[in-house]
Amino acid sequence: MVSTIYREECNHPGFPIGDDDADMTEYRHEEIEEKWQDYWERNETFKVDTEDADSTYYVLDMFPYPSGSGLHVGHVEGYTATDIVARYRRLQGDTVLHPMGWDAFGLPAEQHAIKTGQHPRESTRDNIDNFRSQLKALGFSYDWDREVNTTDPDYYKWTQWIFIKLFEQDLAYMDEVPVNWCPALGTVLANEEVIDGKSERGGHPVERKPMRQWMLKITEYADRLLEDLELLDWPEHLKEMQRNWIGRSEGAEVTFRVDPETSGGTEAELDVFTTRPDTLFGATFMVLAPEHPLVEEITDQERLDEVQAYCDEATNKTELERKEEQDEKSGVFTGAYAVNPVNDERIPIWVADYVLMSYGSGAIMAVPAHDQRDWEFARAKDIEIRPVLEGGDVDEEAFEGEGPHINSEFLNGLGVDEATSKMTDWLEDNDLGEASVHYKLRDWLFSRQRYWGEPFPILHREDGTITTVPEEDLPVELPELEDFKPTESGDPPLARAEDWVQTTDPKTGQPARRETNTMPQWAGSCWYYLRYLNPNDEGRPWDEDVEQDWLPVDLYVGGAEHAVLHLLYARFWHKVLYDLDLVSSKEPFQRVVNQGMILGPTYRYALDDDGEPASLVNDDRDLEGWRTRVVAPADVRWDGDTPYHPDADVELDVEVEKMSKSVGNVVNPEDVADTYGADALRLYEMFMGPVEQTKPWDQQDVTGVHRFIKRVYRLFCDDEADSGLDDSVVDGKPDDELRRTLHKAIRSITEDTDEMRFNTAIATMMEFVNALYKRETIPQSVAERFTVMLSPYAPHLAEELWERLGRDGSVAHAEWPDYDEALTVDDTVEIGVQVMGQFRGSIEIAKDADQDEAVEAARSVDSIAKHLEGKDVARVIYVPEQILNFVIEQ
RNA sequence: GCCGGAGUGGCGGAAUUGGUAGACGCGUCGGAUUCAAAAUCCGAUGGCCUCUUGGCCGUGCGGGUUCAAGUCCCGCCUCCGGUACCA
Repeated sequence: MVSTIYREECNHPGFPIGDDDADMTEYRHEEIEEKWQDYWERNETFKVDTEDADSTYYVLDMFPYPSGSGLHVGHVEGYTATDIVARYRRLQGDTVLHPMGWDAFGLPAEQHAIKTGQHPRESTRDNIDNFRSQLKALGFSYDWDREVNTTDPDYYKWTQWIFIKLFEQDLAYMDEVPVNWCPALGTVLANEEVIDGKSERGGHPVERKPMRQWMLKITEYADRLLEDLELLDWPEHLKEMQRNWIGRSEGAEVTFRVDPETSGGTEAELDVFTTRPDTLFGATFMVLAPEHPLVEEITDQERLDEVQAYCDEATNKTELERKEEQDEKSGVFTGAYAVNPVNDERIPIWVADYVLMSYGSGAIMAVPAHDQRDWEFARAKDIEIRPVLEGGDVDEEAFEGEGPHINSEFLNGLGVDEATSKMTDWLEDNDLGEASVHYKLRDWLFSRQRYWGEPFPILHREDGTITTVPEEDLPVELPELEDFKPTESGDPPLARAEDWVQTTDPKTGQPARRETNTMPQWAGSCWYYLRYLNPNDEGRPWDEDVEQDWLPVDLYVGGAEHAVLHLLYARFWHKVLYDLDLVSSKEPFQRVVNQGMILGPTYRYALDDDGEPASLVNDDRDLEGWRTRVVAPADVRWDGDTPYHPDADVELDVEVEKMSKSVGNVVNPEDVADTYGADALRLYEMFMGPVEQTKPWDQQDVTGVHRFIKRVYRLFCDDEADSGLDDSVVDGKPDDELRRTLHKAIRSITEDTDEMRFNTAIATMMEFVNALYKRETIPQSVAERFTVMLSPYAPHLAEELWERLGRDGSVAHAEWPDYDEALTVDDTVEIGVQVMGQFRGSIEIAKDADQDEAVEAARSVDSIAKHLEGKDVARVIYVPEQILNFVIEQ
C-alpha cells in the first residue's frame, strides 16, 4: 500500500520533524473510505422506518439494469446527485427514503445464457453482487435493507398481481396485431424499442409481422396522462416529449359516401379524421392506406391487379424502406369516387402508403392546397390543387398558414378558427360528421417471446377462454430450462417447458395451457418505487398508509433515455392503481431531473489501402473507403498537446462523444475511485458542471477536486497529534471577518444545494477553504459547520473530520448549519463607476451611502475624475450597492 | 422539416431582478521547498497595444432598445438532443 511506504519514509532519520509539521499528514482514501463504509454498515446509519415518519422525503434513482460491464460514470453522476440531496435532507431534519434495487430482467442475460449455457438467474445474481459492491464502495447512503430485485419471485409475484388488476379492468387484451418482429433477437419489440427500423438493442433489422399479442390499453388514459403533466415539476422538455408522444390532435371526423356507380355497386362510407375541417371545400381526392379493409371492395375490376400489387408491396416494405422512399410519393387510383358531403362533388379515391393504417381511420381527405403531403402527391399524380384560403402560392407549395377562406361558400371570409368551428357545427347539424380527438399514442404491446421476463399469470383453457391464475397461487414462477432459444416452430422459449405449460384451471378443473409469452422489461420498473415502501412484506405489495405518507416521490433522477417509455408506462400503471384506490396519489413522480450524458474523448486513425496506420488529421491522401480504428485513451502517446498512435508516427483525430465500449472511450468509475478515492469521484462528477447538462470527462480535472480533498484534510488534521487534529483548530469564537465569510458560505452552499447546483456549491467550499488557509487558527465551531456542509458531497472525509473534531456519532445525523442574513453583508461595498456606460474605476463606499457620497468618492479617484474633467454631467445613475454611472451632456 | 436546449479564455464552467464578464477548477508560466523528483505552498494568467501611467477590443454573427446588454427585442449561423408522411 502506498501509504505504508510513505510512512516509513517519514520515519526515516534525518527527515525534518517539527511540531507544526503538516508534511506528515496525508489523506489516505483507501483506509478512511473503507473505515466509514464499515461503520455505516455496522451501525445501520441509513436505515429508515417508513411507518414512523412525519417529515418525509423520498429520493429515488432510476434503478439500473445490472449489466455485466458494471457501473458506468453516468450511473455515478445521477446517484451522487440524489445521494447529496438525501444526505442534505437528513441534515435538514427530514426522514429520508433513499433506496436502490435492480431492474434485472432483460435481454442481455438471456443472450448470455444462449451463448454460454449459464442460467440467467446466475449471471444476474453475479452482476447484481458486483453492482452492489461497486455502489457500496462509493459511499451512497442507501437503506440496503430495502433492495428490490424485479427477477425475485417475491417481487414479480406482485407484478403479476398488478397485471391481474389490469386484466380485470379490461385494460389488458389479446389481439392479432402487426408487430415489430426481430428475427435476430427472436422476439417482438414495442414501437419504442425500434429506432430507424432497427432494434434499439443491438441494431438488428426489424420486420412487420401479424402476431397474437398481449396489449395494454394505455390509450384509455391518454387524456389524463396528458392533462396531469400540469401537476408535475418536470423539466419542460421532458413534458413536451411526453405530449408529443401522446400526440393529441383536435379536429373532426367526416363521413364520405362512396359513389356506388364507380365502385362496382359497393355501398360504402369512408370516415376520415381531419384537423382542418375548414378546408373541406378544398378536398380534391381521398387516400386510403394500403391495409385499409375497403380497398379491395371498392377498387374497380380492371385496376384490381395493379392496386393489389401496390398494396402487397407496401405491406411487405419495412419501416426503413418506406422511410427511404419518403421523398417520392407513390400511390395508385382505385377507380372509385367519393362524394364530398359539403358540395356533393365527386373526388377520386387513391391508395397510397403515405397514409398509415395505424393512425386515425386509415383514410384521409386530401387537401393539396393546404397540406404539404397532399400537395406533393397531387403534384406527382397531376390532381387538381384548389386553394380555399387566401395567401401563399399553391404553385410553389402548400399554404399551411392562416388567412380568410375563399371558394368555400358559407365559410368565405372567415379565419381558420371560426371556419373550423362553423364547419364542425355544420357537419354535426347535417349528421355528416362530428368534432373528434385523436391520439398518436398506441396501445402498449406488452408481450415478448423471451424466457427472462415475468410469466403472465394467465391460463388458456381448453375451451379457448382465458382466465387468470388465482391470487393465492402467485407467483407463477419461471420454469427451469436448459435451452433458452425460441422453439423451431417459433414459439417462445417457455413453450419448451411442456410440464409447466400443461396445467389445470383451478377454478373450473378444465385442462389449461399457461401463457408462454413473458412481460417486457418495463413491467417490473412500472411500480418498484412502491415496493420500496415495504419491500419485505409478503402479504401485500405495499402498505396503503405508508404510501399516503411517502408518495409521490419527491425527487426522481435518471437518464433522459427514459423520458417517454418508462416514465409514461409507470404513470399509466399508477393511474390505474389510483382508480382502484390502491394508491392515493395521482402521479408517481412529483419532480424528475435528467442527468446529462457524460462524454469521453475518442482517438481515431485510419488504415490505408496497405493496412498501414494513417492520420485522419493531416494525411494528404484521399481517405475515402479507409477503415477507421480507435486507440484507447490510456495507450495514446502524447507529444505536448498532440495525441499520437502508440507505435506509428500518426497524429490521432480527437472527438468527444458518447461513451461506448465500441469506441473504447469508457471511463470505469471503479478505476477512478481506486486511484483518487470515492469522494474525489463524487466531487468531480458534481464539479464538472450542472447535473442536467451534457459534459465531457477530463481525467486531468479529477486532480483538482482530489487536491481539494487533500487540502481539507491537511487543514484540519495532523496524523502525528494524539487527537489527530491540527493545532490550528482552536476553541473560541471566530472574529468578525471570519464569521462573515462563514455565514456567506453557509448561505451560498445552502441555496446551491437546495437547487441542486452542486458545481457552484463545491466552488464555494473551495473558496472557503482557501480563505481558511490564509488564517493562523480555525475555531472549532467553524470547522464543525464546514464539515457538516461537506458531508453530503464527500461523506467519508467528513466523517473522519467529524470524529477528529471530537464529535460522537455519524455526521450524517448532525444538523445543517444556519446562517444569519445580517451577518452575510459587508459594511462597505465596492461598486463600479461608469462614465457614459464605460467602466472607469471603482470605489469603496458604505453600503448605505447616498448618491452624493458616492459621487464625491468617485470624483476623488483620478482615473474617474479625468473622464469628467470639463464635462457637464447631465445625469447621475446610482444604484446602491451596484453601480454609479455619469451621463455627460453631449 | 418540426419541437426542445446550448454557443462565454487554451479547457470544464461562474455571473440575483439588465449593473465591475471570466468565480471555482484544470492547464500554462514564474517563485519557494527538495540532493533530485513527486507532493506541497505562494504568485501571475481573456486578447492586442504601451517603458510606465494607461488605452483599445472582447460572451456565435448582424441589427436594435437602454445611462448600462452575456442577460431584453428582431433577423441569421452553428452544434447537441428528441421526433418524423400522425391527416
